Amino acid sequence: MPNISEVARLAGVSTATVSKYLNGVKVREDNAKAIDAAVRELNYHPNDFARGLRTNKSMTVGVILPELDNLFFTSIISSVDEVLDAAGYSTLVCICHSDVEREGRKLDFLRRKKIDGLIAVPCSAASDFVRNLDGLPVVLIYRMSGIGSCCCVMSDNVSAAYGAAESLISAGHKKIGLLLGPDSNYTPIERRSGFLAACAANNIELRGEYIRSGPYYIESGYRMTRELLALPEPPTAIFATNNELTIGALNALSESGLTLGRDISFIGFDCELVARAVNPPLTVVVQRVYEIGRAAADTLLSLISGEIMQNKAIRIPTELRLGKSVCRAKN
Amino acid sequence: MPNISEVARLAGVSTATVSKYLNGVKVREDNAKAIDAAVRELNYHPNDFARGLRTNKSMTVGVILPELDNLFFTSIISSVDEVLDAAGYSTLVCICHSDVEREGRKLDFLRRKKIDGLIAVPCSAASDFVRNLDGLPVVLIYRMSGIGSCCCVMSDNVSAAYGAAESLISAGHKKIGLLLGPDSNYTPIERRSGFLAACAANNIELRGEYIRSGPYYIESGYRMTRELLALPEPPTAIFATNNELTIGALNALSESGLTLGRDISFIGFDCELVARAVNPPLTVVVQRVYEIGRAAADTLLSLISGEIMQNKAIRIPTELRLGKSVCRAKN
DNA sequence: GTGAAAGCGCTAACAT
DNA sequence: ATGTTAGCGCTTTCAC
Repeated sequence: MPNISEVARLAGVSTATVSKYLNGVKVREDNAKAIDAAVRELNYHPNDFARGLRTNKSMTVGVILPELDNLFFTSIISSVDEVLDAAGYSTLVCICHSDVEREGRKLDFLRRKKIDGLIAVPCSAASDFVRNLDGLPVVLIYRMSGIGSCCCVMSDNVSAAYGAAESLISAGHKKIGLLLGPDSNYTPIERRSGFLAACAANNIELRGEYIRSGPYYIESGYRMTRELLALPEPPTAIFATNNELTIGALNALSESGLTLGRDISFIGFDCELVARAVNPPLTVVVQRVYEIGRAAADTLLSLISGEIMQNKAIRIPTELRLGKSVCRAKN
Repeated sequence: MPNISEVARLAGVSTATVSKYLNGVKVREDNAKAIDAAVRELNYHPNDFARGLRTNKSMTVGVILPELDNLFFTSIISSVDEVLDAAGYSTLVCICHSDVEREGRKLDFLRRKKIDGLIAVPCSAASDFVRNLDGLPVVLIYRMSGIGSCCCVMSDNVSAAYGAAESLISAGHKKIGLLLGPDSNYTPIERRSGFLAACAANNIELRGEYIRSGPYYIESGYRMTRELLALPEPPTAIFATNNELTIGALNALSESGLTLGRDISFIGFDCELVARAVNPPLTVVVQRVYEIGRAAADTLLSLISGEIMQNKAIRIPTELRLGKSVCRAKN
């Protein structure tokens, strides 16, 4: 690999001139031409190690994600990369497999790589996560419990759940089952509260047994749905508030022999492909995943460029995509 | 950020000793202790720029993928990262949005980052891709058309399609529709040939109109399926050979009012979640995505460590996951 | 086992 | 506008 001196020699100028030219400083026309030619001839690429060692900048942004088996997370990468690439930054993606210890190691790794900023969906308590960051511009997505001074981007969970609940209520449903993620997470809390707010606004008092929480697994959605269906007075509609829970619920509903949109109403969450593939197509709450990623990237760029935007929480609205899985309540 | 000299000073040794100790060379017990203490006290992390500048190694492996909106690709990252992380390597993921020019830029980027190896699902013609690599250890996944001297890992597409076809044939189907990806790609060619081999082995002569190719889009699967169903003598079974085509086919089949596994038989590809979510559950060919990733990572590690394994093409078998979408042919 | 010192390739301060 | 040069933090001879 050629270095800057060889380019300089071939072009008949000093390394300083080459460096400046390559970094956008004006040089004499003939020198510019000579440098261009030399670069091409030698197939020269600046050494990022040397440059980074000198500048302590990397033009690189880190992304830490808990998993990759989920279109929610992967869409974030896609859109974040889109925005950052356009701004000249490259993206360094790390997956921590929902393991706090590995998350820490990945963060170390990224810091050693001198990332200029970080976008993360933390799997550790967000407050712990932020504590280890001293000064690094960061935007958090999705899980904001207990964060003081950090920019976050997330779906507007409250109104997402409110809207879904209201559409069921306006179809006459009063006995609605709610499938939530783990109680310990922030998102389920928000979705529950939006749901309950819609019920309260319509004077519907929900039995506690209709509201179920469990881990974000298909099996858990399956189990909770079976439990709901086995109640003496089962709900006439079910709202699953997450991707896996939706799939699990569908499994249980298929088994039950009930026909969606006729015998029972159902609203899912995310699962766009599944929603389109099943019969009848599902009504689902869809998160604007690409917008979330773009907003996170834009915010990070502002942060990197020195803007101060403390504690800014950006909410991205969701969309209620209508399928045919909701029908009027029978009674 | 503290540097190695500060650690050395605090520990009362030279920078050379610190460096050696941190890189696994034996030092005196008391020095080791002192260095450990100093590292902890200063919260020292080696500067990867300086280290890389010196060693010209990065302990980093690049991954280039065309997209991220597909569990096939994301599972690759997951499993590759798993293996490499265990070997002390970190993974640098790039997405090129199926854009050849961007693919080239990402490759440049990775080379400047001095990656020690590369795993890629190239979206350019693989032969062009490999040409720009001079010497960098590389493992290609998935698209191997026209590659001479490069390790590849991919599903055993021929027997995957053969098996699916045979299971339809043994259920009595003779009129089978086949949905393929674009003719220009390598994978559809393999899947077609496996399918046709099974037909030939069972003396089934298939009309050309039953075999359709189109881009990897849901809409294309939808359209091709509608075309099949509109034939004067429509097929009694359909085999979709890719994720998107499967979803599209399901859309069209739902619309048609035909019940899967009763009025028409269907086998899909990948789509594990969808397969479980629809009613009846789908019979699908499932790629062992994690094994593909692991095999690629293992192969790359061998390559990096200097083993020569020219032109090695690793085939990972697929699995036919039985659902209830296949029934005996009526006639 | 240890330390002194050179040098990886680049940028930026300074002099011209 | 251009060139000279110091030095970023590390590893690695080489001498002890």
